Amino acid sequence: MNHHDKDLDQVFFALADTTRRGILSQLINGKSTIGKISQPYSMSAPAISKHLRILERANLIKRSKIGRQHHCELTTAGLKTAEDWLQFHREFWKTRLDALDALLGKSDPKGR
Amino acid sequence: MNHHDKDLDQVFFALADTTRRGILSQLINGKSTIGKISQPYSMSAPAISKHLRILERANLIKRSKIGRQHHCELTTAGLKTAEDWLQFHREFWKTRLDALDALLGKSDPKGR
DNA sequence: ATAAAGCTTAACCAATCGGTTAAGCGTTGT
DNA sequence: ACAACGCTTAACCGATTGGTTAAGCTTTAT
Repeated sequence: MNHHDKDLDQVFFALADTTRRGILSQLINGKSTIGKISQPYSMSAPAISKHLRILERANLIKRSKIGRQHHCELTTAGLKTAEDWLQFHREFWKTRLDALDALLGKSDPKGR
Repeated sequence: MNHHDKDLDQVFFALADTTRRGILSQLINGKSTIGKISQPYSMSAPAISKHLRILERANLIKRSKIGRQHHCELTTAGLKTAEDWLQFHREFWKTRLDALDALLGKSDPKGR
């Protein structure tokens, strides 16, 4: 398993949880404190803290401290890793499906 | 947690494993028997069978039987689910980052 | 100086994961 | 008829997950 595989494992793993995806959705609106982030969830602070660590490990967010408040904001690296894998695969995949359609004589292979 | 969340959980979970991603990569070359699929892996047949069930549950592949051979092929639904989520989020995200760049007076907000 | 706020770390728990071996089941070859 | 093939299901195992509570640590407020 090479370096890239581990990155992909961590990113997809991080995204495979509703709470973590919810946190990312929140952060689209900009940097936020951890207190605010946890507000919608009926979950203890340590639980949120763990989710954030997983998102951080996957390079989906980064954290910073101002006074006693900890802040989180989005990072592009993680999402790019995931998107690259998906797009690469879906492109090849689609090509094959188009070829199959052509072979079967379908009328509009592009119009799927 | 709504229906869509469960779908996303299952797709991202399925993709968060090197073996399972490897299987998908193989299947880009077209439909294949399960025997052939397991060949590159030093893993028992039941282990592969489990991975395939997880990929199936996520609508990433579908299985069929011809005689005593079981075949697998790719499906578009699962990958589309994942890509839609990612693209939606990266779009919003990028917009915000561009806005931030503009605010900071960077020269080429599109050229990232 | 002390208390409270805002979070993290540590220790623990049940449930799930990724693998195993053993057994089963339909299909094919002899 | 029966053995081998191709794969799945069942039962089991240690490790990891997602949550908990209790304790700790730094910063702010009184």
